[in-house]
Amino acid sequence: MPKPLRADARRNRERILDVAEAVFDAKGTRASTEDVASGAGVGIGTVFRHFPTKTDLLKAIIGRGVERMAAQIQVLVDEGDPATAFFEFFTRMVAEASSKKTVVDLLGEAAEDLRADKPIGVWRSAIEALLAKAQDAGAVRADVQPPEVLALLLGTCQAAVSAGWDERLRDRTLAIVFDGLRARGPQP
Amino acid sequence: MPKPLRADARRNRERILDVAEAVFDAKGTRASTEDVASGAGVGIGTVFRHFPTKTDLLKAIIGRGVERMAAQIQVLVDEGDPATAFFEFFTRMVAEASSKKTVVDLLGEAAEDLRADKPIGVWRSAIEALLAKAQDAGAVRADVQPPEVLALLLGTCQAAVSAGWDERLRDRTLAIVFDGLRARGPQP
Amino acid sequence: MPKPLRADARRNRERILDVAEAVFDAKGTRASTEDVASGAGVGIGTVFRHFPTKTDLLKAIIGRGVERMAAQIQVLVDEGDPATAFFEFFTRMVAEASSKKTVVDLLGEAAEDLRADKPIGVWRSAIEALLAKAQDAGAVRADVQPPEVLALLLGTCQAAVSAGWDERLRDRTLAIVFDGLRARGPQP
Amino acid sequence: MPKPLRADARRNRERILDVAEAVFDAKGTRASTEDVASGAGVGIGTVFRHFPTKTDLLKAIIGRGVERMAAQIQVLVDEGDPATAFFEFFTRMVAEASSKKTVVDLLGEAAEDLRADKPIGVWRSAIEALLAKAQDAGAVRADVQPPEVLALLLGTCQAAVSAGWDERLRDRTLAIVFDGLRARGPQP
DNA sequence: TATGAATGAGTCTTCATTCAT
DNA sequence: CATGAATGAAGACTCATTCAT
Repeated sequence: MPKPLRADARRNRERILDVAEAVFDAKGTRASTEDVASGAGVGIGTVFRHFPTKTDLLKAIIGRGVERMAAQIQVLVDEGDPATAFFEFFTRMVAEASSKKTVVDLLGEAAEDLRADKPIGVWRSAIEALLAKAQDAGAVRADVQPPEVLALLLGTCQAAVSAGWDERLRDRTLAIVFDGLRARGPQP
Repeated sequence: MPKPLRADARRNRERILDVAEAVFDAKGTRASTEDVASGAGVGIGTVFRHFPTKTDLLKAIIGRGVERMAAQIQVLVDEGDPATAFFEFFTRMVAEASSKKTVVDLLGEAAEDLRADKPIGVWRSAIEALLAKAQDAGAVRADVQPPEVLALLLGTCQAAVSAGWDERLRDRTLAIVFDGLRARGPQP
Repeated sequence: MPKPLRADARRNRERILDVAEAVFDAKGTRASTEDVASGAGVGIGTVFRHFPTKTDLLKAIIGRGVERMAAQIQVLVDEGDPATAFFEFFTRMVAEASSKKTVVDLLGEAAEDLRADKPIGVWRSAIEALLAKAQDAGAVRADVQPPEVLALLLGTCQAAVSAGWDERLRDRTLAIVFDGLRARGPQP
Repeated sequence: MPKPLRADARRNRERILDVAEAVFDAKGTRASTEDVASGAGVGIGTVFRHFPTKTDLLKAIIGRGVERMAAQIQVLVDEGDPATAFFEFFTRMVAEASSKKTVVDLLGEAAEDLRADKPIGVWRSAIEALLAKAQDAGAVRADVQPPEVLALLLGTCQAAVSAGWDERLRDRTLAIVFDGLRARGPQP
């Protein structure tokens, strides 16, 4: 088990992570590690002590985001109204993404190793659960499968990031996707 | 008006553009200009003579793609079946994008100046025309507006690039989006 | 006079020295001080408390080796067979060196200050004694002087380290050197 | 075949090589590439254009030395007096090495890849030829084999470098080694 | 005293861009 | 016009050393 960090070190680690997330979301992952360091008010050596590689730093950021989101998802899975939880999750996800270039950047990267643990992969089972519930409740048509849901989620998140959507546009776009997903009578 | 280039110069320009497109699509925009030059069999100086900046080169690539696509769109606008042309265009677009990292990369970039002339902007009017026709034909519901169509287009293109879709997944995903867009009887 | 260390401190000092010697012999003096610290199971601060400078650490290692060897030499001087003690010493020295990159590294260093107290200097008198005895016994010819003996010793040690000699090669090489040193009838 | 460099580039390449050799011989291979660049009056980028890696630069230096020496060896092999050519070569080698830390450094390095093409390996056949001739001429005893000759050569070179021999000491040391190598009547 | 987190100068390396040939 | 050598500003990463805990 990783030995617990000293209090000051953990504080620094968090600060670095916070700043790094902000910096990368704002400038993209090409932002320099020095930017992160100075933004966090620490020497560059400190950043590299905590994250021996820029990739490690990125992974840590992703990891945090994943966990943050995973917690929310779990609540929705456990307590949400089956008919709406899925859509709420989807919406929240896209809203979250709107301000994060990191997401798009990471997906465009050559950094295959980063993609190894695709965040979405981690959520897969939770998302599948949400989807199943929604389908059972008749809120999503039955023939929709997880892969296309993930694809749509990814696509809308990325679009949200790169287009800098305003809220109204986001809602109208999601409305269309949601209509497509919703169960329906026979197509005319 | 730009002075007409000597024949060999124009040939060079085209070759550079071809190679650059291939290189950037394959390796992302971080690929070096030298890679492009050597791939094109010219000196790096030649690349910079034609495109004084890497950004200029990127812009030119985008521009070519835009024009290429615009021509196809126009054909669809002029001759296509109103009810299907719009969907065909959308599908073709996403299929095209699948192999191009350039697209995602450019959208993840800090290069705001590159975004200035968003390719999609150029197509806007053509797309609007396709959309309007489809709506007139009752193939797309009337309350859908161009911005969300562009958003969906962008999103699915990006997702296609970064997820490396296979054809089946692409079709299933688009099917959902198209269903969302399609005109329909009153929602229950 | 240096104040006597606390028992635990002295233990630490020894452990650090042991580990440092092993580490530097294995990886060369470029190995990091942190490597030494973690290998010794102490914090890096502890290493620097005992040896304020990496150079100090290196000096201490050399010093220990010198003393270790000096003791052996003294035994040979006092009790060895005059005719063979010298050769035995020489052989043992080279055998010892075989596994130690530290030796070669230190000699290649820019660290002039390290060279100040050349270990060999410390042994000089003992070596001179061994040599003199061997010469008196007629086992080494009379016109050989200490400096060239030291030079040969250094050279064979270094070669042994960098070439990774096997035992047979070492013996054959030393045989030649020893023949060169041995007393002989008039040269033809 | 590597396309011939432009005149100015070749000049630069040579200058860089000269300076690098001087710098590394003086300060050891730990000297920075920037030192080399500024010493050569070029930008650091120029050094890396010619030698994409510090290791490449080192290899090139070694290579030059090897060739330089190889030429001399060949002359000795072809035209030298069999009885003395071998000893002359040995002496010259050691004299050459005296001022070069690079040699010792490279041998003490962790840079296994550098060792791959050990210069001495390249000379092996020439040295074997010299040795064989000397043995045929009765100047070196018959049971001496190439490996120990190379070992002695390496050792004396390294010792010469790190000890900063004066000429007298070098000669006395070599005299002993040569005596050891020389053919002789039966040992008393 | 021991610890290990923080520091930051220094190293190698890449690449867009300029300019002499 | 074409060429490719030169440039130097970054950027990622290392490590001896200091200092707060």
